[in-house]
Amino acid sequence: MTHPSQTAIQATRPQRSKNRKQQIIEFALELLQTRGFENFSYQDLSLELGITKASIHYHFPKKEDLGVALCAGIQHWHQTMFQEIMANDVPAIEKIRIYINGLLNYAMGNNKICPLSSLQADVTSLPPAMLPALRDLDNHELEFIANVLEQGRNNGELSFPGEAIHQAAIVVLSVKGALQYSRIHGPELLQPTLKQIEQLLQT
Amino acid sequence: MTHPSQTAIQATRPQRSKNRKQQIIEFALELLQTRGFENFSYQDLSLELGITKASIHYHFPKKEDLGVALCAGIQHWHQTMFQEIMANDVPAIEKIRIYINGLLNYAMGNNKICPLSSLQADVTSLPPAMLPALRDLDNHELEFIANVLEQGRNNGELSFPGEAIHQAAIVVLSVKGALQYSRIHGPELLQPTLKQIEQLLQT
DNA sequence: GTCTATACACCGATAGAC
DNA sequence: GTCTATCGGTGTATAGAC
Repeated sequence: MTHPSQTAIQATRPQRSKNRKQQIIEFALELLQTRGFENFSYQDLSLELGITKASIHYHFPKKEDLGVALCAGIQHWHQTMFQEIMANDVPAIEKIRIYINGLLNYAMGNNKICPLSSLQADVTSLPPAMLPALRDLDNHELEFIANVLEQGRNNGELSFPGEAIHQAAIVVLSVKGALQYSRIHGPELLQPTLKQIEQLLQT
Repeated sequence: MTHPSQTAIQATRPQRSKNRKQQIIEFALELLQTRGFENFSYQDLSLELGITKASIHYHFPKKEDLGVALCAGIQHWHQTMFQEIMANDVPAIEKIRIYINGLLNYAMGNNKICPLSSLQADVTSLPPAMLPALRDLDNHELEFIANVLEQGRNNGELSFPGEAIHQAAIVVLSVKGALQYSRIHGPELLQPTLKQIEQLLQT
């Protein structure tokens, strides 16, 4: 006699080990945003997740392997955010707001900044294997925002001087900079500065 | 019989040890800008300067002491730059250009960024004794630029919406962000983005 | 997949001679 | 002021048992 119910229970039981890799990535992403890639260790991860350093080395033999996986995790976040922006048929300024809020939500917990800002700051110490992924992430983000701005200006919804890619750089860099700034100086300047960025697109 | 000439020679001889402290600060500032405070060591300094780690500990017993001295060095740079700006009776947009060029010159050597951006990125790992100095430096810089912008708008030389302090945040954070970005992606986007920032002040 | 145990390099920091 | 020598702690990484 077989016991199909057991099989079902097995299948729906929380499979802790199967998602270990993802658990590691998620907590490492948080540490990347709060402390930077060179300032967290396998020990930090092992203490949080309740397994030993050696176990983490099983999933990511070298820290550079973890670093590349973190870049892939950031890419996944980007994809989700960009798809959400393109899915909604809203004015261009609203698309920019969704982008800004997506960034804010991703760094909402205390003392977090944009993961790409964090990687950029440490770039001279990073394992070289991470650099191509980092470059691609930066490029894609900037070009996506530039496209939104350019289409908005063509629609007559937005107004700004110069080329869209340079205006996109100002938007992206200002938002991330304001996030990093608010970690030290508190949130007072954050919201009004973000509003100011929006205003510059409508003058 | 005395030997006054010897005394004179002694006084004009290059006093290597007397300036050691300053030598350390200057090279440490470079390492701060290229690698970040937590990613350079007393060993890095000792190899460059040709003295041992212990000797550096004589000048700066703890690394936090060196960190505080680095903040003072940054303040000195700020003072010089801000005085140069105020000394010249030039249009407000020209004062902004002097600020931007001052920042660029200070980070001209390869792979350097603004030292304050570097400290901000590492803020959760820094010795707490450095934080007040870091906050003051950030505040003073932002308020100085806000003053330049506000006076320029009152003069009719500049035109921008909203409050000067929020526009100043966009200017300062964009410039530093563009500097950090160009370290990874090359200089192509740097100059046109800086021009774009200037254009936004004259619309 | 997770563990214990360990290797080796580097870190900040101190003691004491010169 | 600079040195040699050393300490305790932590970093990444690996070997091998279970």
